[in-house]
Amino acid sequence: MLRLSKRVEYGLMAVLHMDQADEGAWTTAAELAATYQIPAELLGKVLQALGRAGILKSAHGAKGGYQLARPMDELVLCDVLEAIEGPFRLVRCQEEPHSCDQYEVCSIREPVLDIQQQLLEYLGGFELKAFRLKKRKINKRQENLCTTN
Amino acid sequence: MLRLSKRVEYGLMAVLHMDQADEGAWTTAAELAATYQIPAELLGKVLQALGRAGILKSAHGAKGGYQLARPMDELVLCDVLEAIEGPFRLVRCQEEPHSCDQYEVCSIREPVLDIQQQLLEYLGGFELKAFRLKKRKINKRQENLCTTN
DNA sequence: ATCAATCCCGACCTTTTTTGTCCTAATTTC
DNA sequence: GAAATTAGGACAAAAAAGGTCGGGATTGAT
Repeated sequence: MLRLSKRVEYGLMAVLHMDQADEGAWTTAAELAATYQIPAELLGKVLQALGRAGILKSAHGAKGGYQLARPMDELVLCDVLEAIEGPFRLVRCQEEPHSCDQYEVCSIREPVLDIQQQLLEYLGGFELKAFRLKKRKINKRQENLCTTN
Repeated sequence: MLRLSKRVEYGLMAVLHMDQADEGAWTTAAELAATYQIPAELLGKVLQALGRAGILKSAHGAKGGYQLARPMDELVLCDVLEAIEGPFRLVRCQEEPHSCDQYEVCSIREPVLDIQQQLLEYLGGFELKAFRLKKRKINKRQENLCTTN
């Protein structure tokens, strides 16, 4: 269905939240869960995945929590996506050929892989800093209106 | 998981097959199912969906079957995708706001919708005729090699 | 040293989605 | 009328996603 998973949504909210937190502050999973009404254990796993991927730093113990390992400006949608769901694949046959009953007779594998490749590059263009800017978006709309007129 | 569904894969194979069939010939679901080892009833539904979307024409009865309603050159990936799965949506909250527990506190809705919009336009650029051309793809690879060197 | 807050992570359950099957029409050709 | 075919509803099975639970490890505070 080509839909963003809840886990990716949670991850995006978390990253955005930490971007807007005070410099050097630690955000806890519980705090995020409460703020965004996300099941805490599930959010925990998402944050762990982001940690393993090097997007977040984590600190154990009381006064611990998470913070961005790098500024959000250096992140793109795809980073969060792949951190949480693993490598982006439009089809499964790439890694598990025998999981597909049509593998031997498939007529679309190559072109689809081609598309996957292009899409992956395109996804690399969505910068997370765009999630920050509400004002610029309004400007953008006005620009669009102008070009449409 | 952002993966193409089996049904879309089947739809693509079917369209490609009919593109390569003789002009005006009718292809039956059973024939396609046998050729590509696809469960016949399921393929049937996919073809029906493509029919409803105006991508295929169908003919009942013996000697019936399916054929392209328009040349494949005029089709893009997105046409098949949306014919089979309905409108492309990265998130569900657009059509069913109350299906999302985070709706009221969501911090990413607008930017995600923005991305969805861009992605949709980008998907409109994948022409199905690219599925036909194996030779051009080889040339393309060589070009890439040249520019990389 | 203990305790509470916190991250880590595996096991598991539940719900939703996807995939596949079955069966019964309706339509067309012969 | 019989055979081949599309149309489509109902449902079962499998897979994926979403969510819960519980135990362990680490850290800071008392």
